[in-house]
Amino acid sequence: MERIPEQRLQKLANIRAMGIDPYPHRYKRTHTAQQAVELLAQAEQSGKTETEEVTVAGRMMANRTMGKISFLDIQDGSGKIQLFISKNELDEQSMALLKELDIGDIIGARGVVFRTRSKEPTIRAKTLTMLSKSLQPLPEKWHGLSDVELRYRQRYLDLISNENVRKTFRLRSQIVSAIRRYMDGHGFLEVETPILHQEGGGAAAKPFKTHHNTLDRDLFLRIETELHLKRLIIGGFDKVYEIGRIFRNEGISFKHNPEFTSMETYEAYADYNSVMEMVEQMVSSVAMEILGTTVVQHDDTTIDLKAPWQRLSFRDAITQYSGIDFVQYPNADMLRAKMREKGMNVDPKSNWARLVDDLLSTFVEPKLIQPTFLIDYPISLSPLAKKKPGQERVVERFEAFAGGIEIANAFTELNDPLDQRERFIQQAKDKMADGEEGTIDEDFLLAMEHGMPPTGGLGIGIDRLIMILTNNQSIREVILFPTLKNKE
RNA sequence: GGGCCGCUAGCUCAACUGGCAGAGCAAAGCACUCUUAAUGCUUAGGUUCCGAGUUCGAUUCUCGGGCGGCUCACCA
Repeated sequence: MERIPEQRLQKLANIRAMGIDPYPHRYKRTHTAQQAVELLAQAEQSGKTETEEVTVAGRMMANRTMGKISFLDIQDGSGKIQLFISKNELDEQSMALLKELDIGDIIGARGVVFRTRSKEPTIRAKTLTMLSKSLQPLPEKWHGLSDVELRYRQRYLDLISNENVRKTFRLRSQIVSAIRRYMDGHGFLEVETPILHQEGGGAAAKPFKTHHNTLDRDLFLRIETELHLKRLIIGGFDKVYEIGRIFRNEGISFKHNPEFTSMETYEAYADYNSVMEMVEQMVSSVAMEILGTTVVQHDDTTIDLKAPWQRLSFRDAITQYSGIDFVQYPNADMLRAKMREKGMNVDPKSNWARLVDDLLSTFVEPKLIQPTFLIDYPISLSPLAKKKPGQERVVERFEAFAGGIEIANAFTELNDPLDQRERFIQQAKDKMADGEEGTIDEDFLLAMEHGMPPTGGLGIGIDRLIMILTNNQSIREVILFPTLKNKE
């Protein structure tokens, strides 16, 4: 209670003393702020200067009082509208209430919509209604809230005071809806698979561990949706997708949050070429639908998401940007020596695959600003992808990059159960060499042994895609409540 | 975990080389009938993150701790 300013409590008591409930149960508004503005525009078209009476509601954001009149700004989900209050026109109770109002209070107002001398659409209020008394002051009105920690911890304040933040999250929602529409419109079935997994899962990331009390069994939060979606492909759903939360027990950075949203799609009888076309089509059509353009701002440059995107082989990209053709250095020691020669600080424990990945993330990824598909990856980086015909060490896989970050990963799915078993065994060895648990998902192998059609699969980092589409440089700017460090 | 930076009024920020801790917004009061970052006058608001040290004197310097941001490492 001590943190609540005395003056606000006093006003609350004053309002109650007037016989007014400061927290009424409901309020019938007839118009949002935006609708009220539109209503005025319609009235003006038919030669009127004001509308019939409307009722609006929102948070009071400003109070400009000059003698016998006041202008209040209220903000609702649609935007802002100004209230005009003349002491001659306001009823007695509203008049008394006005004295007890603070910026931040939620209020309702009834009156006609007209235009002030400065042409501002305005409600000429006859009555004011207290809808919720605010007991805490809002952030500074001009600079808003800029302390990054407070913005994330008290996101509601960020949303109240920063219009561009509201815009980002509104766009995020619209983009995800548009993606769903796109997938649904292309014959994909949206499904939900378990978040609680019995195994660590089919990706290399470390999982969060939890425990089921009744079963007395450890469970893991999923690090991918892949293995369950493939079971559905085996089960005969030819085109499936899932948009959902993934959890990875790893570091936090501008492009990593421990929980993030992925979309994975699987299409039977497709390969990575057709998946590539789907990705570029989907992203450019979603951008066009929601943003009205395929050209988005990125730092001080622009990115054009229009299909088709550039395709570049993984090997050529690394050779071109790093000057090292990893095929010439087929084992970890040779490659490490070459990388040291280039002045790179290389972890002596890294295996060959990790070294190659290091080359990718150091030299190539930051350069891929325009949307680009890197295609045909080394097999040792890709335990679930199918080999390219006639090649032992290359798989049919691509990753999509834009704005210097990876946004998608896809391959022609491995569907040979014996090959898959070999890859799992190798992967488990690698994990154990890193001191992690290496388990083999026998249940999944059993499913694949029943026959899985040739399939093209895809994973998209939805948060990262939103970053690109909304010109945000940090994943925390596109996640409403990002993971933060502990607070005492 | 390493490096860099930061922590001052509810919010946004000042305070020179160590010398009485300040402004704007928000709040309270007064004035004002067309403002929109309203305006003018007045008032209140502080454990300068915490603890030690140096000093006549510490927001400032030193050490330790806390919290946070960025970044590197980690991370398909």
